[in-house]
Amino acid sequence: MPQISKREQIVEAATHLFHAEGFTATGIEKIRETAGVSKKTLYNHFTSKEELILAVLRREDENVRHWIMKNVDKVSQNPRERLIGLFDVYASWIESEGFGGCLFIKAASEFSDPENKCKAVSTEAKRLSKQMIKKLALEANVSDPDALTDQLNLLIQGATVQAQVADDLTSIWTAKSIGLDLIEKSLSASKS
Amino acid sequence: MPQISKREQIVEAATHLFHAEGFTATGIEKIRETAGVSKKTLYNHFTSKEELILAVLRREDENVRHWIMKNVDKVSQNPRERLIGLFDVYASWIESEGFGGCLFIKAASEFSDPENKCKAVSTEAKRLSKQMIKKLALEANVSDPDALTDQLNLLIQGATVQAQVADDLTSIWTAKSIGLDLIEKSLSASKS
DNA sequence: TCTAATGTATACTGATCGGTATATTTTAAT
DNA sequence: ATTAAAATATACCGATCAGTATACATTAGA
Repeated sequence: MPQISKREQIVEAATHLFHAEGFTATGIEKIRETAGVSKKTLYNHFTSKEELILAVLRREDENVRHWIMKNVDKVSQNPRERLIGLFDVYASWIESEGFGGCLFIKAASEFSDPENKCKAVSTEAKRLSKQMIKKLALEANVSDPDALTDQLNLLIQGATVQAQVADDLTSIWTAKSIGLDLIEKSLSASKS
Repeated sequence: MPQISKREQIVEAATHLFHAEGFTATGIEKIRETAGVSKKTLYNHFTSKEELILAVLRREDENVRHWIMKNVDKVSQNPRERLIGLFDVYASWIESEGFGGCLFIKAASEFSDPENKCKAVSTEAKRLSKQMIKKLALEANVSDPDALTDQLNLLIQGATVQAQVADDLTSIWTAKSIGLDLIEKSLSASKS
């Protein structure tokens, strides 16, 4: 048994290529070559290119959320500080060397048909990452968790797309600044 | 002289197809067919597919900014109301029937190489639309136009990507609500 | 009316696309 | 050691890719 399974090699290679060159523009042959795997092996693990894309997106979803929460855990055990710390975690993602943007924004951009499965998985990934924010908001016992979640999520998505499209890596700090105010307001209102 | 130039027909057809199916996935032949034009005519006007994409993005940039400002003009002549009205104009865009998302986010997603011209044009388009916000902020005589511009732009970009990826058309109202507070704060601070 | 530009239709290029087929070799559990 | 699964390399499929070439038709200004 190899330390890294063939399947994992393929998904890993595909993830990098999709990030760098796009989903449609990246050919199966290039993925195969990068993964160091034969074409038959690739098609043993994935019945089609779409299935591979879906596997990449699902793994990315889990990886990203796991990475975010792992780093939130590092920040603090205090619920209020964890909620605020979310912005710092996203900042360290955006400012990280290999930052290539959000793969779900990219997928939803390339596959905008609402019936498309890749689009659907990307939309679902965004729903789950928002759910993650809500969990932190609830634990912080804020006055209106749903409204605050909408707000913080909006700020984070805005900062992400700014980094990705406008080459602006500072928006996340603008987002944090606004977020701080909103969190403070929501917390002070819950003390009554 | 035809009412609509051949060139315009091509750009128009390409815009719709790029929106619906992506840049790479849309073939020249399909654009040619949709535009109702011969292949030679297409290559008389554009030396390559990339040139056509650039023409589409540049026209989209001008069209979108023109459309936004035209509608801001309709809202009011009062600088404060115009700044606030910006959110309503974006809301009517996002909520419009044929809303297909932001073409620059899509282009930057598909062409993420920083050296890519399509990516560069998309980044520039985002810079110009932000500049549009700054102009409105300056005319409203806010206390810190640069900071407020960063904030309002972040909110609008966040709402756009939420609509596009998360199928959430309500984020723009969350954005407006936050924006209202920020505008009020910035205006009251400038009265001193 | 002549001319030159611009259009059309169609066929073609070599390359690449996603996916399949075949035949051979490696791997790992019985 | 045997066997079956899973890997490899390679050739192939029809379709489509971006872009070019050729030959003919339309158009509009001098």
